[in-house]
Amino acid sequence: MTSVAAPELTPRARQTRAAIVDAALVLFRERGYEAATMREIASRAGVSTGNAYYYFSSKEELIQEFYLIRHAEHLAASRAVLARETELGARLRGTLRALIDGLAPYQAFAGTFYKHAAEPSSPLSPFSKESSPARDASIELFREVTEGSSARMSEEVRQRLPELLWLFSMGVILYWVHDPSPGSARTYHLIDVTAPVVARLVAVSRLPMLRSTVRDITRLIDDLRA
Amino acid sequence: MTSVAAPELTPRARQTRAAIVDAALVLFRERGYEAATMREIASRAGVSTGNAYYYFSSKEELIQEFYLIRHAEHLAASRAVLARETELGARLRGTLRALIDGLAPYQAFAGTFYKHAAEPSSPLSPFSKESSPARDASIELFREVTEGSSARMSEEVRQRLPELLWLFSMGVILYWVHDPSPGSARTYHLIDVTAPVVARLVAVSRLPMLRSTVRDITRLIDDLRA
DNA sequence: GAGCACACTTGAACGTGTTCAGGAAATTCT
DNA sequence: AGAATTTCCTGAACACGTTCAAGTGTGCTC
Repeated sequence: MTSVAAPELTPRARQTRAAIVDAALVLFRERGYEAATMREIASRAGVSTGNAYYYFSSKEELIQEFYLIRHAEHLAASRAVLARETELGARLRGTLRALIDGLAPYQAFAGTFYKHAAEPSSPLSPFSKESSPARDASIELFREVTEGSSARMSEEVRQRLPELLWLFSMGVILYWVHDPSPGSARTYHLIDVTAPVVARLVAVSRLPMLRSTVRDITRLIDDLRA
Repeated sequence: MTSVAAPELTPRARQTRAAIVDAALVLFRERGYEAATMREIASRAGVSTGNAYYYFSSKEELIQEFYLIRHAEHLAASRAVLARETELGARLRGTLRALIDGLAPYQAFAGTFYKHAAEPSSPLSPFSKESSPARDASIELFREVTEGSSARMSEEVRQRLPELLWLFSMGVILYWVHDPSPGSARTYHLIDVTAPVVARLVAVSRLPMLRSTVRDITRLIDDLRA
């Protein structure tokens, strides 16, 4: 578990930064977000409390780091499925299952993480136009899910699908956060049921009969995002 | 602006409680949630800091009170539309517009409020089965939206519709929270566009052709809620 | 290599939400 | 009415996230 992005920093500083991130993630996992204090994170990283704030302007910013690392691991975990499957439904299903697989150790307190996504100020907000590295990277993965598939779709659908799939994945996470079933069985079931439906919808969107409907919907989406 | 529910308390205590709630809501509106400190809330209410915690076990619990009062005012504001309109789409549209109307003074920091709804521990959580007075009361309003309408629907739809409409209203609020357009124009547009669509879907759900589809969907919903 | 600029680091201090041992006031009991 | 009990109230104290004035080190310039 190491830091992902670390621009223009002296080697020593980079190492310090990484130590803080590592300590934070370990403590997050061990104790949860709230119970992991900045004092202990800094202490475990072998630096002063104030120093942690030199690298991260707030405790919440450490969550961004969590997202980035989670994404890197999610990406790696998705490789196998994306290399194997060509059918859109299977690719989506595999990617989402990998997402939940990786989040498992954090379920107890993932709510504390992902509730921030609902805030307008958060760069993870589904509606804000401002981008965050974590969000963009995640959408990029769903672009690969889309592009690498054998599914045929119109250009207007192809353009919007990755972001829609990402939005859908956020919904899955929201559901998972609240899922008390053992092993998150219900969430996996939700994925298994809905992934093929999404693929079917995409396939159906090519029907000439639905041309105007699809246009209406895409217009609505663009409208709401504008 | 007065407190709503206040069970088995001595008159004096009830008054104290109400004073705290009033002070809290005023400060929330004036400064936002974070900037309104418990010390100042208590001070304005004319009680000690600690005393506020006798009535509310946390600052977050004051938000519940906010929900209740907002609901009472929303209910009152919806009366007119619900008395006038019989068509489901119009009833839903009017109710949702009233909801956003009433929230207007709080938009600046409503995100801080409603992000809690995404947490599993929150009683407002859309997925948890545990009920909160605020949530139940709100669903009850959407039951009135449903029952008082001229729309015909199957029993299985009628039973589930109020909660679905409530869930939809939460989605509208989520959108509104992120809506930067002047006067929340975009949110109102969303309401105007989607309300008739919902009504149409309900109407269409009676078609024999869609019987099995509707059953599939209701089964999925029940499944996910179980 | 002396001085300098700047990146990095420190820990005490601030204001916050929350707790708690204890005190005051009301209510009930005898 | 007086005692006992419960309800209500207090303010100091705690741990937390965060800030900041002041330090330390590192590399660069001349």
